[in-house]
Amino acid sequence: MLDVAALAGVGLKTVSRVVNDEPGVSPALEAKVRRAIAQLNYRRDANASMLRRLGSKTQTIGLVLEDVANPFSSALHRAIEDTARARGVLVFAGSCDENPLRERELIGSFRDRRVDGIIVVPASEDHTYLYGEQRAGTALVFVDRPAGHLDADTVGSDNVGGAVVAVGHLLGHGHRRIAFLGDLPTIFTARERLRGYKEALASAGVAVDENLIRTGLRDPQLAAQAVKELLSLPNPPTALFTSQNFSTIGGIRALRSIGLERQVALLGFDDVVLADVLDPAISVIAQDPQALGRTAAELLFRRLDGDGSPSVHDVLPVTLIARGSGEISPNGRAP
Amino acid sequence: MLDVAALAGVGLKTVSRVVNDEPGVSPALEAKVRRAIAQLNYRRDANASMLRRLGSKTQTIGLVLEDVANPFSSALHRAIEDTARARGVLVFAGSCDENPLRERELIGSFRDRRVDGIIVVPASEDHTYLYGEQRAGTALVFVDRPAGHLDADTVGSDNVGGAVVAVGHLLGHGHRRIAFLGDLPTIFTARERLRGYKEALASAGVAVDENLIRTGLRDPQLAAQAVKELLSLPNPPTALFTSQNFSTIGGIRALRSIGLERQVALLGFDDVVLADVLDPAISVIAQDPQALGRTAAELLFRRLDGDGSPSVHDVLPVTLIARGSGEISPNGRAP
DNA sequence: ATGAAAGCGCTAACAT
DNA sequence: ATGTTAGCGCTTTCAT
Repeated sequence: MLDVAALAGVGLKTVSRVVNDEPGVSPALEAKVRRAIAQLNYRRDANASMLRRLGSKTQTIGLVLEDVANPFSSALHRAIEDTARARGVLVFAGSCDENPLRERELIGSFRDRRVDGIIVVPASEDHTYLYGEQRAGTALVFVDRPAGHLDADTVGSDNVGGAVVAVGHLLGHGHRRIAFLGDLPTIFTARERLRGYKEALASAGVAVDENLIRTGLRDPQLAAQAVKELLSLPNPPTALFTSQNFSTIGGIRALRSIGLERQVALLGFDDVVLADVLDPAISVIAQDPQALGRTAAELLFRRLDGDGSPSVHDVLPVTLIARGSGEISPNGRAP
Repeated sequence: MLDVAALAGVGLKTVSRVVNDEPGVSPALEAKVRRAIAQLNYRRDANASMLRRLGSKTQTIGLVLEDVANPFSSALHRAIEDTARARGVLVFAGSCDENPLRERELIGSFRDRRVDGIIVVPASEDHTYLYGEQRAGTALVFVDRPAGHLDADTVGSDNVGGAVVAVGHLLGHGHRRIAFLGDLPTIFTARERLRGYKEALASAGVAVDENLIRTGLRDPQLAAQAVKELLSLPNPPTALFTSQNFSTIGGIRALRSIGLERQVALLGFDDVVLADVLDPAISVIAQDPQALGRTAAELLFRRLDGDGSPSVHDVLPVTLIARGSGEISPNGRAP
């Protein structure tokens, strides 16, 4: 900036005024300064700028995802990016792979860079370590799962409701032996969906058979294996509620490999690419990751704009998409 | 940091030394300082730190993708994140949706934040605007597509080779009327794959029929429509080479909706989730986005470590995965 | 081994 | 309308 001032033959502050679109610069000088800026290919150092401009923002936010490469996370990421971009805010993103330690490390790095706010899909259960951060003015929004022991804004899907609808749908098609396939019980959404599953069975007067509940299925291979085991039980399930993406994919693979995809009903939580072209096409409870991300980002920015109202806990609805696989009846026939 | 010094009853520089693990601090003082740091929950401001430490790095890199939410981009992103994380480097990511203007804006924002390096999946054709940046010491790596009019490191897949293999495979199964479905011709990879398609036909002595070439298929709907049109030609193709993800998905949908998925061969460029469970399963030329990302990031960091050797242009191999759809013969029978 | 003073690139506050 | 000075949080340089 000093170079620009020298080349333009003006004072440092004049350059600063031009760069920041502050009033009080004559057109003549402004033109000179702009010419010098162009000639030197100058760009103001955002970090230095924000240093003196205390109490001001770095115009960056941090985003902690399970994995930037998984479709749910990346859809969330994109929606957040778009909302942030509209405000000239850049996004740091990181994956923590359900590792609480990594969550803390990431948030620590974000803090070192003085991000204005942080959006987290949390891996840990206890967020008291963020209390100071929050008090210091960093906006904090939790997505997909709630904060642990911390009063903070949260946006999530209606996991229990979605599971109730899913299982209710299968019950409505006559199923009584419905298996639950799910992720690690340490994950909030996995627990909630299991809760919905049990609630739906209970309200239909169907006893829960623990043999039909399989959790901890972190990848499609494990899920496929679990499905195969379930189907070789003496009294196998007639329907599968695959409560997460990997379970759904594993379930599909397993059913096809045994050739039972038309005999056993399958209903998944979360939509999957190409689910519509499979035969039978896959019925799902669809979340809306775009809406989750947008809502979370809007909430974050509202806080950054000074909204100090009590914390919000948004629950976004999910939708049942019936495509065929969830409408197979217990005798193995499509409706 | 001043607060920490005050609380610990030491000089500012002593705190700085402790924070930076510099030698020359007595264990007694160091303990005091560490206690004060813990008590105040202090974290050094990385931006301020890098300000004085001139010529030093911000430990951040920028990443310009087509869309953080598309599977190819996000796989790339993850591989880059992992490589960066191992070095304590944080990643800014942004989507430019094939918009050259947005590419420039993003890179401009990165520059404002003084990122150490930038990895780009370029949307524009002319990167001379980055010349100054590059000379100023910002490492620059292009992925998936080359730089335009700029001497810079590049990592990409073997697009021509992959297309030659794909079309050769279809020719080998007896096809002579092979359609090409592709993305916008403004996109480098789309052009390269078309070039491979034509080369393969030429070397087999098959004349190119321009009626069988459809480009500009930005989404599955457009691709599906194109396939339907192709199949209602008086002399329709017996095989489809869908040279990009969206084209493949659209092609699959179109074939199923007409009920021709067992009569018309389909071979896609880029793998798709669930391609293996479809019936017939989808044959593809698979790229390795993880390897692309890792290679690009390693190249970037090698440059940041001072490697000044001539620019590198890596071409990574692709693999044909035969699953069924690409092995249907012209008379519409599986082999 | 420790710290005071200067300065990184910039903006706030205060001149002129 | 323009420039000067101080200072943001930190590291460097140079004393002690």
